[in-house]
Amino acid sequence: MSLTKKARCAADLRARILTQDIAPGSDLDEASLAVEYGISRTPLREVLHRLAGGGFVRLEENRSAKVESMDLATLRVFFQTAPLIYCSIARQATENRTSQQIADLKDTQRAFSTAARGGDARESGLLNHQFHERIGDMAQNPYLLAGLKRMLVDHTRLSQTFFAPQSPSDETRVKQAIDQHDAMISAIEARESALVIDLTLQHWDLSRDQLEKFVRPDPLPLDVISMKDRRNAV
Amino acid sequence: MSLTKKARCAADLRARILTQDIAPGSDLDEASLAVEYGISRTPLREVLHRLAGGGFVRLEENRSAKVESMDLATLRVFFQTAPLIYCSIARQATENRTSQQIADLKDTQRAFSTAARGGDARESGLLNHQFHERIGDMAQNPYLLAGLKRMLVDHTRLSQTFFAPQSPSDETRVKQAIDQHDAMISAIEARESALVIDLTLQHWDLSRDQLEKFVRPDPLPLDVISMKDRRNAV
DNA sequence: GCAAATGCATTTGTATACAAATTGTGTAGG
DNA sequence: CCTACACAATTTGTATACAAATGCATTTGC
Repeated sequence: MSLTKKARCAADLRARILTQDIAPGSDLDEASLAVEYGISRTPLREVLHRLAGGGFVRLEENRSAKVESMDLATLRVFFQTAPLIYCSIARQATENRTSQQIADLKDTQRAFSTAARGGDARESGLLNHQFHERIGDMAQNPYLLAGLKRMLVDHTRLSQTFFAPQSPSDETRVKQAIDQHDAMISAIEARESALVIDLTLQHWDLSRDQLEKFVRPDPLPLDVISMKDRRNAV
Repeated sequence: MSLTKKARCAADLRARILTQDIAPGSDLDEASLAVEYGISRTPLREVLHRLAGGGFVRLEENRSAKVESMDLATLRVFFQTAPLIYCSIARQATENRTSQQIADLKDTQRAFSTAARGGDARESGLLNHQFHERIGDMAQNPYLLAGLKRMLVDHTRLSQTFFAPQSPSDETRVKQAIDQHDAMISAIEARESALVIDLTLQHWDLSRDQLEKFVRPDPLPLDVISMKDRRNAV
C-alpha cells in the first residue's frame, strides 16, 4: 500500500537525519525526495511537516525544508538542559511505567546490546535513541516528552561517533553504556526513583565526556615523531 | 494574497482552540474548514499538521483531526509539571533576554492590561498566552520551549474563566495577575533571576488556585433558601 | 566597469480530480 | 428481534496540473 510507502519515507528520513547521513543544515528538495520514495509531493510535504513538528527539520515560507542545524548556541543549551530533562523524565518513567513498557524496553535493549557489541554504529545509535524515547514514553508527560524528543534528536546526531569505537578505551565506554542501560531497566522496574536518577546522571556523564571529546578533540601532535606514543591515547 | 489566507486560517484555528471556541476533543472536518477559510484542502491539511506539531490537535491515520483533549490524566500531569517548566524558562529568559524582547514583552503587557481591565475575556486569555510565550522565546532554549508551548495551550484553555470575573474577588485576582506581570518584566529586565523565579511561582500559585476552583467548583447549595446568602461567595 | 533591472529556470505553494478507507444504513438471515 | 453482511455515502489520502515566488544569469543604463 502507499500508506506503507509514506511511513517508510518518514522513518527513513528520520533515520538519515539522526545518523547525520543527511547533514544538519542540509536542504531537502521536495521533487527529488518524492521521486526517491516513490510518492508524490503532496504526501512528502506532509511528512516534512511532521518531521518539523518533531524538531528534525525547519520549514520556512517559500524556502526548501532544512535539516535542523546544530550551531554553537544549540550545543551550549543542549549541555545545559540535558540533565534536567533526562532526570525529570527518568523519575516520572519510574513512577508511571507499565509492565508492558518494561517488556518493550527490554526488547530494545536486547537489540541495542547486539548492535553495539557488533560494532554496528548506525544501528546502535538508532536503537539507543529508541531506548531513551521509550523511557520518555513511560513518563506519560507530554510536556517534558516534547522537549526530550527534541533533545534526543540532537543527542543522537552528536553521538554518532560514540558507537564506532576507535580504541580499546572506546570499547570499554560502549560496554559501560550497555551495562548502565541494564541497570536503569532494573531500577525502573523496581520503581527505585532515586537510583534511576543516579544512574541517569551517570549515563549522562559518560555520554557528555564522549561528546566533549568529539566537539573538542585532542589537538594534533606538534611533531610527527611523538605520534608513535600518542596514538589512540584518547 | 493566499499566503495571508493560510496564515489567517492557522492563527484563527489556534485562537479558537485556545479559547475553547472549539472544544477539546472536537473533530475538525477538512472540507468545511477549507470552505470556511477560502482555501483548498491541501494547504488546510498543512495547517493542521503544523497545529499538530504545536500540540493543538492530534492527527490519526484516516481519521479526522481532533482538538487535543484534556482528560484527568492530562490535568494531573499539568499541575505536576507546570512549576518546573515555568521556573526553568523564567530563569533562562532572565539570563538571555535581549532589550528588543523586553520591549516586545512590554507591548504585549500593555495590550493585555487593557483587555483584562476592560473585561475582554477572550482577548485577555490570548494576550496572556502571548505574554508567557514571549518569555519562553527569551529563554532561547528550544528543548524547554517545546514543552512550554504545549503547557501554555492547556493552561490558556483551562484558564478561560480566569479573565471573566464573576465577583469582586475575581476582579482582584485579575488585577493581581496584571501586577505580577509588571513585576516579572522589571525583574527580567534587571536580570534578577532569583526574584523572577519567585514571582513566577507566585503567579503560578494565583493561577493554580483559580484553576482548581474551575476544576472543582463550589458545590451547589443544598437548599434554595440559602442561595441568597451564598451567591458570589466564591 | 559597476549597479540595477529584466527575463528565464528552478522550486515551492495551491487547486482539483480521483482513489482508498471509514462510517452509516438497510436488508437478509437466523 | 437481533446479528451480520453488503452496499452507499461521506471523509480522508494521493497524484497531477498549474500558479506564484525565488535565485541566477544576462543585459541595460549610468
